Amino acid sequence: MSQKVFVSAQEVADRAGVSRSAVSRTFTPGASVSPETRQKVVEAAEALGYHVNHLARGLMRNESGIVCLIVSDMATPHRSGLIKTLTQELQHSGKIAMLVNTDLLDGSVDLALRQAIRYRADASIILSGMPDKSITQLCLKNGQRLVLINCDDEQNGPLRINLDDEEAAGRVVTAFLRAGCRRLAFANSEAGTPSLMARENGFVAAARAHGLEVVVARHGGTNYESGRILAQRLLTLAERPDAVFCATDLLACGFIDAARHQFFIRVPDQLCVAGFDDIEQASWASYQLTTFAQPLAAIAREAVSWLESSDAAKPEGQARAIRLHADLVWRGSIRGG
Amino acid sequence: MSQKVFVSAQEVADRAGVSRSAVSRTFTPGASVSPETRQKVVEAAEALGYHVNHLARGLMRNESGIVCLIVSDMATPHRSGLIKTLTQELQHSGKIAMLVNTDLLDGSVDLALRQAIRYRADASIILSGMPDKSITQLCLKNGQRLVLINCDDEQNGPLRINLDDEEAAGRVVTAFLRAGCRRLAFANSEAGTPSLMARENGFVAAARAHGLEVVVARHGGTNYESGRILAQRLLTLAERPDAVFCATDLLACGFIDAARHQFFIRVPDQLCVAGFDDIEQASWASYQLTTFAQPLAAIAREAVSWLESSDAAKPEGQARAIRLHADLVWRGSIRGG
DNA sequence: CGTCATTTTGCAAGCGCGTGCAAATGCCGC
DNA sequence: GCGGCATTTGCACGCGCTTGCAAAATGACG
Repeated sequence: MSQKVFVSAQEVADRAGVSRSAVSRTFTPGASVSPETRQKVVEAAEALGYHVNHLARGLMRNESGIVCLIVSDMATPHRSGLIKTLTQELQHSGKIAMLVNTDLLDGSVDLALRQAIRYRADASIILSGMPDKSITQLCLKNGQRLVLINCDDEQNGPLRINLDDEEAAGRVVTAFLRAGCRRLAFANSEAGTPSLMARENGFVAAARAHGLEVVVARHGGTNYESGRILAQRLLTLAERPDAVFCATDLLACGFIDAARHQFFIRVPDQLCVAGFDDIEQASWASYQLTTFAQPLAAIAREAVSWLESSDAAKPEGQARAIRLHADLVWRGSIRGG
Repeated sequence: MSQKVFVSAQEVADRAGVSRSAVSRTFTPGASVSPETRQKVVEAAEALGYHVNHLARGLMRNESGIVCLIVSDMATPHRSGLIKTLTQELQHSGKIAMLVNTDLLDGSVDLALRQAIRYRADASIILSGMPDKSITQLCLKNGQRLVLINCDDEQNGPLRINLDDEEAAGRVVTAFLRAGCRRLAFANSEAGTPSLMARENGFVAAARAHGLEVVVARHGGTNYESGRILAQRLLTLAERPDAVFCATDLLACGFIDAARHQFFIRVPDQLCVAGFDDIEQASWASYQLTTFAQPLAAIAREAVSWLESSDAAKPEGQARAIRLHADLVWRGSIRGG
């Protein structure tokens, strides 16, 4: 490493003929600096190519401006969309996103949170997986904010953002019944995360309220391939379902493709399908999937604004749980509508 | 902010009955510490919940361990796949990824690079957009490594990773000819990035070498919707193409969907299609797209290993340009094969 | 037991920055 | 011109860490 790469505030001060504090104050919003001093400093900084060292600033302020995004399956359409929206929102409020991938091994969420602590991230946002309770406690004890998106847990402290999954599931039942469907099925992954289970349970309960039993099938991860396999399982049943609610759009795409290309079943004529997430592919001509839109923008806004607010005061115990509404996007995979 | 949240090395030292240096050395690989001292320190650190402050460490070492990923359209299948692979590879070598989104406004790549400098990132990896030359110079002057992926530029200093786009385009021509196609078309976005243009130019040149002219159409961004529009333009031509090479899988998906659902053209019977990237959707039953696989793993490995190597010695002028091979993945969108 | 080479340890300086405090400056009315 | 006040400036300390250097501890050997 070369040693004299970065320009320090001292050098700027020397060039501008002021003290180093003046330089520091110039780049600190709300600090007391006369206009002429500021001008001199800004000019010198520009000339020298000076950039405030956020590492050092973070050290002093005890506030790094870093927010850690902890996520698995980040190449998935829904996840990447959420990441995108979050980073935008974070940048918008002057923070920066650190990305930690937890696909590698299990228990790596914990490892990731440790990493976040090392870099003194102001907060961690967990998009997936359920962190161990002990670890979240460690985070909170270290002054980190914690946001859990779609991975509800009863623990206290972090902000939890979830959707009204059960209610959405109820609307699907209504839509299916209106389309004249009677043999309902639910296609789920084996992941068993709270939001997926909420959709399943909500669907089963709502159907039962109308006197219908639901065939539930679960398989593998939340991806396209699982959707295909679930279709093979459900569409070969003696009593073939005429409507299926897939826990996820990705599952739905796989399901539809298998139904169409393997069993030559027409959607929605012979089979109604609903999904969840409203990923981009749901709108593609080959799928035209009726699904629920994840309110990405709202999620990001809630998360970031909570971080901003709790920056000022830190009401330790005042944990919040936010429940957002998922809009139903009508396309062509359910008759009627 | 509460003031006493983090455990410092001093506290660990006190508890372990050693000096602060001993603590520091314990967590510095390769430092001289006796086994028993190390043990005492580790125990005390564990008990107190101590984590090395990477901000402070970065300040001293002049090396933060942060690598900045600068990317637009990050929710796109190909981009998100690359991000995923890169973060994994970075974590694997003890570094951490910082994510900067450049979708917001133009010239925001420059803004992003400034952000990277502020956090004293050891390096920046640019996945999209062409940074201004002055800004890349600023980065290099500030001791940052720079990696440009698929956005070749003649500038010196950074590592440039690209694919053999022209050669790949040549193979498409061969495949199309073997399938008996004669009226070739190329569907491109208006983005005009070097890699897209290389595919276009390579395709046109290779066709010409076989005595064929190519109809080239360009529209909008590199996405599904543009693919549909390009299909509407190319498939209504008097001399309708019987083979089209789409610069990107996303374009190809849109193209195929329009061809199939709007013009009732069968792929590959009446129209051969090739794409580029091998995004997950290319393998879906509705597309079965023959395409070129981006060697994501190789790209990530090259980038990260270069960062590691140039960590040690910094041969300023020794810029490297790497050209990787894109494997052709045969599926069903070209006859024969 | 003394001498010297080797390892381990502590001291202290310094990385680049923010900020409390006191000194300096400017301004106003008398 | 001068006291009183508000604003600006500089000094110096500390944030948590690494590391060169010298002192202390350890071990080997005659």
